Amino acid sequence: MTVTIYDVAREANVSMATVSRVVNGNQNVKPATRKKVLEVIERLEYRPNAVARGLASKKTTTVGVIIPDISNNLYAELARGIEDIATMYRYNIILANSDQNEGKELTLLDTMLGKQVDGIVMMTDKVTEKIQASIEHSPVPIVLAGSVDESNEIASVNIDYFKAAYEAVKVLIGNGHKRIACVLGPDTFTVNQYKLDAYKKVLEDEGLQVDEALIVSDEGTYDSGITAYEELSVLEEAPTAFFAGSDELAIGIIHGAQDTGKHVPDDIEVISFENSKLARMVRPQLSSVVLPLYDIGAVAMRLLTKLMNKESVEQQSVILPHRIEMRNSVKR
Amino acid sequence: MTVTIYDVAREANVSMATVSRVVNGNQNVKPATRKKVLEVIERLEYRPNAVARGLASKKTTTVGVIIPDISNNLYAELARGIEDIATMYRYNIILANSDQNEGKELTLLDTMLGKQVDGIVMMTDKVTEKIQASIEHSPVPIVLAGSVDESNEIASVNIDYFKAAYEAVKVLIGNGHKRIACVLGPDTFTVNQYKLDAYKKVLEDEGLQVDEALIVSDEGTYDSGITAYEELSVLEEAPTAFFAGSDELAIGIIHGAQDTGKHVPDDIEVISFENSKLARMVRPQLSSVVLPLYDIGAVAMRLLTKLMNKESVEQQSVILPHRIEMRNSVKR
DNA sequence: CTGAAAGCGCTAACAT
DNA sequence: ATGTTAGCGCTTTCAG
Repeated sequence: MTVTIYDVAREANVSMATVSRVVNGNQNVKPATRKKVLEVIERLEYRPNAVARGLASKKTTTVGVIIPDISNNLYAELARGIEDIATMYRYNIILANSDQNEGKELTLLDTMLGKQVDGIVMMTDKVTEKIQASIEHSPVPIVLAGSVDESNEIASVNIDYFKAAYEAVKVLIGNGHKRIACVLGPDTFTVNQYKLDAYKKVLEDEGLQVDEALIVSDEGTYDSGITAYEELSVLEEAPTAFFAGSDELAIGIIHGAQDTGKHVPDDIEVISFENSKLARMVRPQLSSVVLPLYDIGAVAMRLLTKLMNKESVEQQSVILPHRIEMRNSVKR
Repeated sequence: MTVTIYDVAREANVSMATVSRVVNGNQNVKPATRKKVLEVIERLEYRPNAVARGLASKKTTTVGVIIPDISNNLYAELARGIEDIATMYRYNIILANSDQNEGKELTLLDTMLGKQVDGIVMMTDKVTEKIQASIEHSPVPIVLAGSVDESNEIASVNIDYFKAAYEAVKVLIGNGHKRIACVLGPDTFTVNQYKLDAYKKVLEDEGLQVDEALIVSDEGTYDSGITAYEELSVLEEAPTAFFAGSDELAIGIIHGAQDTGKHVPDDIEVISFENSKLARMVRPQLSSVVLPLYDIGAVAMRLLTKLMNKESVEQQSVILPHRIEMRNSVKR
């Protein structure tokens, strides 16, 4: 029923090998025969079977992408970067959500390897030992995108989270704040650990007291931002500035403040970490560390293509530059 | 190097057929042999090659998903619904972005069919003739998610956009507004056409004048929402209420108003169409038609599984229920 | 309950 | 420049 390479060969009076050659752009084909074959292909609407091709060549031109949750804007942005570069290099993508669950991650790795992907880009908020072991065991290259591998054994693409957070908090300190809150997402995420470390470090470096009461680590959602503000604002010595781990958190904090009549940035200042599309969609607009998600995804995928081609790469773990976009949630 | 079914067979002293049977859960295997085989599989870390399996069985247990842009929250939500149900039925997903470009959509369909996907879920803002033809030509089932097929020939899952929009505008009319603006995304999107038609229809039905000057169709972004407000607000008879085609648009309109000192909903009222996570992340929070994106994706995928199993389906084009979530951008 | 054997549709030597 | 042939790793009759 479906037309195969044999059908084309027969109709064009050539061998299947020749058809294969023209399909694969092999130059060793006389222009005339090529033309003839191409015509038959068109006429028969022949479409090469990628599965058969994959079995024979041991390459599927598809890569796996494992991310926590595609409906989360942050990961979606990353996925888009991955996909664009994948497309550019003619790879397709098998996308799966892990919900940040180690068991699922492990299963997904296995499933994808079973599907013979040529490589994998993975995004995980915590590289556990098992994950690390699985990755190192993998028959195909795997690169981490926006995910910190503390062992530094796995190829990865990130920014310098510690430095970025350090700078962000320093902006607040520079504006004269002494009581700065640190509101982050789950402390199980390695990145949040880095942000927290940086927060503590600047405070120390600048001679400020670290007050654990000003540190909140929760879900990282909009609502938890509001809640964090509410809890922090009733402290005896309430914070006058907030370092938020994400834009949603920052917006929650701002709305929490505004809902009780406070003014941002006059009464309190907020600096965020992400700079998603949302950063401009609040009043005041967010000052935020720019997390180049798209680029991280794109560079990760690019790195993967090199690894899949067995090209030598100078740098297994690449660190992209970052900057802070100043808007109006912080005075200038 | 990689361990195959033969290796397992040899080590377990059975034929490959038997190994195949245990791997596929075929009951015709003596428990003892099954156990033996399983042990060898474990010991050798045998992982079935899905590509070979796909070639032999003509089933890949993977489905294609074509969406305009995964980094757009709306489509991402849909994709998540698709993926969850796909996972539930043990399918993997090949995800690709079309950027709403007909050429890419056509190419993607072809690529995915070449990869022998068992089915496809597609999201497109306009089902062109070529797309329709391609879909009807497809050797595997294809279902549209949140995409209107005006020919009604293709399986699809949607809500009743016309009715939903009609009701939304009616809320505004019910609040006494005579000058209601209609701000939509690209008029090339079929859905937007429906919203516009509904808008005009209610106005007529309620004896109100349709003023083309109050109708804006643009990119559908946050910025275009602001721009739309700015342009509309300087009209001689400026609108007192806005029907926005999306949450971003609605937020843009609200901020446009607030930036010039207007108060929502006292000075102007806004009703939106989407009810994304953003709807609660503005002040005032958005009243909005709830577009059940996740469900649309999930139901579309579920429908696809039935089609792939050649089960009979009562309804090729399913319409999900909708409702309006009332919050504070509209008075009550 | 188990094995033998014939493909699935294509790539990749190897010939010619 | 083109054809022949042997797999790729597995599913699936068909026997027994």
